[in-house]
Amino acid sequence: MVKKTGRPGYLQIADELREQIRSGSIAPGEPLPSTAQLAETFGASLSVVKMSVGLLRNEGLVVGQQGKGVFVREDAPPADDVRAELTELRTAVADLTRRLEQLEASASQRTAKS
Amino acid sequence: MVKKTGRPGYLQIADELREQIRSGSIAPGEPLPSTAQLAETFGASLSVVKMSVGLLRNEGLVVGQQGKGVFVREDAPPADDVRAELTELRTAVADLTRRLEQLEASASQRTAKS
DNA sequence: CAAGCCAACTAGGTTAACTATGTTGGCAAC
DNA sequence: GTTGCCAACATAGTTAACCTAGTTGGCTTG
Repeated sequence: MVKKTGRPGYLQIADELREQIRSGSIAPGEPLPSTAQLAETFGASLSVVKMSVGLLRNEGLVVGQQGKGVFVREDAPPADDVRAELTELRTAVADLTRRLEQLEASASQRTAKS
Repeated sequence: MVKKTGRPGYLQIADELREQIRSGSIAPGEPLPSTAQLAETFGASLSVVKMSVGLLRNEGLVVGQQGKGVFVREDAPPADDVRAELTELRTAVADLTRRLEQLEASASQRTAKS
């Protein structure tokens, strides 16, 4: 489910799917749930789900087959793996930075008020 | 300009921008044209331009600054011992995440109390 | 002159609607 | 039984609209 953490929904969903793939919860060769199903289970609109899947597709984690579904890639290319992990870490760091800045802002507000 | 080659427009535009960055036509630290300008010069809609820029952003080639523009990243050089740095970053991110979650939890407690 | 407001720009996120295209299963017609 | 059609569902791409939010520059007001 998409949480209201300020992190965009399409990134949250992409993270979740990435995690399910990495953990083997969705095995290589297996299809992801359909976009409609994902939209329902995540409580999001079709658009954001499509954006999320598009991200994974761009990262090479999954391949889409028109009319059939989106399947987890069988081969785990190490070079690409590094690349995917890099983008993952990069977004994670960006997320942490943002959250920290929010905390710092509210903290300074509290200080100034008192 | 977007051609009718079957390759999606948002990929064509991303390719073009990537090329301009790689060639130095848009130097590091410099901003890309605004999305509105890009849409006009490429003869595309705002939506596809935003998708293209989103791709580059995801790749880490550029960073967006709300209200100002999208800027080419200053640092391009990839490190050699990528793997080691990756594990180091992974543990650092995990640590930061844990600490931040603790902070956020106590912060929300304070909010609820007041 | 200085402060503050405001309009015009910027990126970013979300949603909805439409089109194109491929796959699959069932059903009717022959 | 086989063929062919067709409805339902799938991904994929595009566009438009609306909203949030940050930045900047100019103008007005005190």
